[in-house]
Amino acid sequence: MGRAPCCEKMGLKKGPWTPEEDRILIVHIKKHGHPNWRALPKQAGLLRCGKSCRLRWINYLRPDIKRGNFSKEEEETIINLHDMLGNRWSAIAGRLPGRTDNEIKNVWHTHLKKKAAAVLKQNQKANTNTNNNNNSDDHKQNSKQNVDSFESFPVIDESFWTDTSLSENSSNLTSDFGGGLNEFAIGHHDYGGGMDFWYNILVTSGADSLTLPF
DNA sequence: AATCAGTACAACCGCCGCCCG
DNA sequence: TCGGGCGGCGGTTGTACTGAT
Repeated sequence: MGRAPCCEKMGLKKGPWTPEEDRILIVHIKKHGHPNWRALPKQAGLLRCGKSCRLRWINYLRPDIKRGNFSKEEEETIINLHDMLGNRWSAIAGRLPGRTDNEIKNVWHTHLKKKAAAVLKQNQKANTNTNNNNNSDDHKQNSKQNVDSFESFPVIDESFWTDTSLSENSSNLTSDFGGGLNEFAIGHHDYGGGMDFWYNILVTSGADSLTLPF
């Protein structure tokens, strides 16, 4: 028997999300968490499949998403990690707080791939010049050291966003939208550049305040 | 000003592995 | 032990944007 389609196509919307859909999803997850993605759209009143909701939340709506260009350090990290791990985007994303696997995948395919290829070519050229015992093991070893050096990164795992953390952590934390919206931080989490988005959600929702789940 | 090519990125698709009944 | 449901993942596509001609 064939596998059931990921969602019933009948009547379910596809394509770009509207601000209103975003707002509904955010409000619902803030209130109820996401114990069951498949059931979520129905409960929230969204004409989307669960996968679409999950992707939208993970890749765009989660408040810990870091927006904006990748720094040089981040790009180097991605190149090193890709060298070590291959196309394991989620594993790479786990080492880059605030970045999603989708975002990393995109940035890799758009320009880092070329960059890495250029570096590789350069290295190969250098290697043929110096010839000898260079071996890829040395290279791997160096890469591994680079990777190991990121072990201390604060990795935000999925448990951070569980229902419990959402409901408990959000209960007494309300972000202050006064003042500059371009930079804000709570504890050690830096949300630079992301507040315009949350401000828009607040405005379009018509609410007086928006409590963020962190 | 119009057109085209390249780039960026959001979103979808289908497969895979884990978990639970 | 097995099969189905589900979430997660990587590959791919579609489209908006931007710069060059």
